[in-house]
Amino acid sequence: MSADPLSRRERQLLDILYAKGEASAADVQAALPDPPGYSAVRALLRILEDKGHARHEQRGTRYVYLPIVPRDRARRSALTRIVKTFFDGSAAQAAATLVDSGSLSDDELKRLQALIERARKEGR
Amino acid sequence: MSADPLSRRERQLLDILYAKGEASAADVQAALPDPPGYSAVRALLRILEDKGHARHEQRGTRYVYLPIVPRDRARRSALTRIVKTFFDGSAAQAAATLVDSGSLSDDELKRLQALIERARKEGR
DNA sequence: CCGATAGTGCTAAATAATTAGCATGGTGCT
DNA sequence: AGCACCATGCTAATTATTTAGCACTATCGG
Repeated sequence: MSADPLSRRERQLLDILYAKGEASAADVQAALPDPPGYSAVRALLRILEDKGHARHEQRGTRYVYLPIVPRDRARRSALTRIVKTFFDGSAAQAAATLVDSGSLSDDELKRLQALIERARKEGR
Repeated sequence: MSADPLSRRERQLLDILYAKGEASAADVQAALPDPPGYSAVRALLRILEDKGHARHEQRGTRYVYLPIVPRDRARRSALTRIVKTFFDGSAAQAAATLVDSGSLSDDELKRLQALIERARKEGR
């Protein structure tokens, strides 16, 4: 399925949909760095629909757009891509970089430890 | 500096440079999914240079292209982007997803534990 | 030394993306 | 009902990307 290459703007818009979960055309426009006109945004959204990356629901009088590929799956494939291009395919390296980023609270670190513990047990 | 938006192909080429470390025009072409003509590739590479994302070294008779932003930095900003758009800004979540991906060996998990241990100590 | 090969720069054509504008239809308020 | 508002669909123009082609230079082997 969809191995189609998104244009720059399309990617940008889709990312906003993922970041927000769902968004109206106006929301998307507001979230864009130097935002184009309103109808430009709408046109792009329609293209995303055509390509099968988004869909819309009628919410009252307006449309609200949502990604089609579930966030969870999109997450994984985004990570996979990064791991491949920047970490020679080593997920471990990537994880280490995240831990090293210093943005994790002690609590989060603790929970991560527990998770690893579990992974190690299952893994054997 | 460079907050310029790369086009689809440009991103693609730059990613290849990051994945390979360095590459000649021919290498890049070979690594591309449905590769365009050779001179198209060269033109793109020249554009990447203009925009300040790549540079070249003369290696014998041919050019070899390299990314300008060091891989380490590119890594982090790539991760940051993913974390923001797919994980609500939570690096911990992202790390957890990596660990859960099941692609880490026991050895890698062990080392990750040690790293977290250290992070926790420093963090206080 | 000379031809063949493999690289480069540049320019211009073709294709794709991005944008704005206009026409239309529904909703709600007075 | 009639008006103002806000949304949409579509189309066409502008602008950017992507591509191929040609002219030129250096290198290598016979």
